[in-house]
Amino acid sequence: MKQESRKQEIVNAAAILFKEKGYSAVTMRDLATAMGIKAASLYNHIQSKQEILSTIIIELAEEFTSGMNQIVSSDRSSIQKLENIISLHIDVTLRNADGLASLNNDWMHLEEDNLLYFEKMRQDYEDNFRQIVKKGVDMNEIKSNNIEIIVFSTLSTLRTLYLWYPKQKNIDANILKKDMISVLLQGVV
Amino acid sequence: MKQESRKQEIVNAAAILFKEKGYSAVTMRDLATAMGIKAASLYNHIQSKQEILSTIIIELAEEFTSGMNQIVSSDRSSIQKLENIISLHIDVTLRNADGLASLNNDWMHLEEDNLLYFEKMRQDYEDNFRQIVKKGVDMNEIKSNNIEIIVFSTLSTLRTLYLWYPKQKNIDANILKKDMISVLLQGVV
DNA sequence: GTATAAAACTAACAATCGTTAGTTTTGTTA
DNA sequence: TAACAAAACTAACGATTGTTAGTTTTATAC
Repeated sequence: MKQESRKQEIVNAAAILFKEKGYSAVTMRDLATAMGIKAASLYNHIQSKQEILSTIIIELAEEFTSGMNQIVSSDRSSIQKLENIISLHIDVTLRNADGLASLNNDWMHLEEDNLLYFEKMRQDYEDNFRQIVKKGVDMNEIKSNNIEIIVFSTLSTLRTLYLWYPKQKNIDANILKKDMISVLLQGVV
Repeated sequence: MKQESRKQEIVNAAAILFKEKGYSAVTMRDLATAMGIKAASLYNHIQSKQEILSTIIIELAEEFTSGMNQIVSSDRSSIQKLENIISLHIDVTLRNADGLASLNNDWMHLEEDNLLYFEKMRQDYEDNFRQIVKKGVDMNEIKSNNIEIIVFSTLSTLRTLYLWYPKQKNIDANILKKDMISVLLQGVV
């Protein structure tokens, strides 16, 4: 449908602006200017500013949830599962780095049902991640330093990829995955 | 001075609100309500909303800059310098986790001189960090995976500490430092 | 070329924003 | 208790916010 594509253009433009200044600081007039139209014209394609935000965030969150569910239900080793998670984050980041800024920084501006839905997905994601690490420790695949710190540090890095990746030039996804796995799992010393 | 202390109360309350919703989404009336007074009364103690933000951010940025300068000019090994940087981040985070949310997420709402000043401090900080890693690779103290990825992943984790630390209960700073050094430098496998 | 739908426009709304001016209350010191 | 300063208040301002209503332009199909 044509309206779908025009809506997507608006959502994409919004994601870029949200990344630069955050959801609350971007006005509908800012967004309209970026699209080359007037603010009121946006409402031929979207229902509200809030709808733009939830479109950006929920879609990405479901992508992560779906990817994580596949990894969890696979019969790979814990280390391989962690590698798959790293790969998942890189894939999503390459595809939609702008949107990830909103997911990371503006999720709290979601309203009601979408906020609850997002928070549940994020909680489940972290729980799955933690369980994989825990299993890895039990199986002696992972050094049992501090599980919480491993989960936190790995997830912090993966969640910040959206900021770092666009600054790298011509970086190959597969090389990036290898290097990231090496640094995050084998360490630097 | 008494006014100084009342101003600091306002700044501290603002930091908590900024952490929850971001600078742009927090109104002066929100802040006044949190302080138990009316919005106009805030202006007996502060000059503007912007002044609150710059007070929070610039002070923290200068703390990091000062700490980094000391580490750079010390004659320790690269690994020891990295350990000192980890320690610096943990110290600052324990002292002012709320303010770090603004530093990480709302620095772009600084105006003019303060924005330029902040951006320079951040750039210098990253450059110093990168130089330390580079030296470590040259001296064979650090595996030469990908220097940029090492800088990025380590800094990502340290910058996200402000979100993670408050959720941990009764965590000892020194144990945290040891564990963090272990995970970030020795890896998890 | 006329009809229809998509997508832009102008104009304006009620609400809320940061902030100011002027006034009153509170607390301290002589 | 008189004097003074600190810190609160009420009331309001001009600007900006997201959004709506109604209208006009643009593109597509017959």
